[in-house]
Amino acid sequence: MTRKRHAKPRKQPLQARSRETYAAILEATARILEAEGLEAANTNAIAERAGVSVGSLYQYFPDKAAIFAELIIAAETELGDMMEALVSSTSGQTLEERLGLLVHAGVAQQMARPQLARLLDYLEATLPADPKLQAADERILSLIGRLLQEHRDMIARPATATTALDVLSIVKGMVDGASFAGETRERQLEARVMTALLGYLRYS
Amino acid sequence: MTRKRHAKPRKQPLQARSRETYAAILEATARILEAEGLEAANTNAIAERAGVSVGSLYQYFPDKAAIFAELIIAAETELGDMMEALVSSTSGQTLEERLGLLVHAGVAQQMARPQLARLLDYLEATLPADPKLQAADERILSLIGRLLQEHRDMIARPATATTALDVLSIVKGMVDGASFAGETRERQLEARVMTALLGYLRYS
DNA sequence: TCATAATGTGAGCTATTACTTGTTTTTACA
DNA sequence: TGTAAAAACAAGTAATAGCTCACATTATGA
Repeated sequence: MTRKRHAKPRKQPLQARSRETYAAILEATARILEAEGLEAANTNAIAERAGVSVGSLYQYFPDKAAIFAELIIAAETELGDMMEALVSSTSGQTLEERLGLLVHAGVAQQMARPQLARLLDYLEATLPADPKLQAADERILSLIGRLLQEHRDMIARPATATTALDVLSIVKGMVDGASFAGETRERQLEARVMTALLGYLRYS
Repeated sequence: MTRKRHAKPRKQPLQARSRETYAAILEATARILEAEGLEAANTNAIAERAGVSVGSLYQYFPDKAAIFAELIIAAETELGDMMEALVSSTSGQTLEERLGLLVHAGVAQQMARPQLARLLDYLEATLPADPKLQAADERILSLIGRLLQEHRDMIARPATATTALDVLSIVKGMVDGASFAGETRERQLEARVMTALLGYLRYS
């Protein structure tokens, strides 16, 4: 709760041992967040769950917010990597096929740990601005933008950043809503998301 | 942070003076939430901003979560009232016209205080289950469901609870995304939301 | 083998939190 | 005007938070 702006860069994990500690802290945080919520995710609890001491935690993260930020960056990097691979390897296919693959990847990731996904989304909006975080975010938007651009003759919307953001927002919104309501049938949800996206993009 | 489950019903505000205190506490909480975020919204700060003492705060709310819950209920009741009036008074009009009115009301409410709207959405998902809160929620969904039902021959989707939830999720998602990105042109946003909704509902 | 660097520890400090309680002030109304 | 109920007050309490620091342990490599 203390509002310090120290942002000291901490140690980088060099040896295998410390890399494990680092990863354990991130995973412990994710587990607490998804199982017990934001309030339960305090640094003492995180350290305990990770099986390390608080001191170790603060050797790799300048403050609690940095742990959250790193979690978001990791999730977005993972999604971004998958999306980039998909977009790059399917340039001959139709918009519908390619969008289907992206939606499949996105829905799967968000539904794998829905509580966590919702919380990270919320945290992203409240965390102090972090250039790395913003970059990971923009990468995803620009991949969607690239797809729209490549199929711009098939859609009734301009292939702009706004349209890309709308696409992402629709996916996130629908998955959030569905998981909150207890929906678990991923394929059906994917199909509905596809309907919404294609309906938005194709018809004016 | 203390996890008590007392849920004592507190005093009801009877006199004009206490009704003002009650309202001041709610408004102070909303202002702090939207300007400084969830962490800053502690009971001492809320009381101070409201110009009352902490003791007074706890005369009307059993705990901090109850203040948040009341804020959500108030917002959803307001939206529900507007929606109900619109749905009831436009039974002769087209789906497009009626949906446009609902979207206008919903977008306006969420864009009036976007930070607050996002936070309340998040809080709703984490607060202890409250029947009143759930009722307010279901009322909005059932109004959307009623509209879908009345125009079921105009849409390609089943007029089910799932479809109603999808509609609500698309609106919330798009407005959240847009306001997070700094979008302020409400009419344009509304138009895009309408495109997405009609695209989703009309085309399979 | 030993010195140095890397990593890990956890008691404990300080600040802050949610909430209580004993008391005082204000209001309603007989 | 007097009095009982309603409302408001705010000092205080116990718990807990984030984070530091002096020290211990483990690894590296010459």
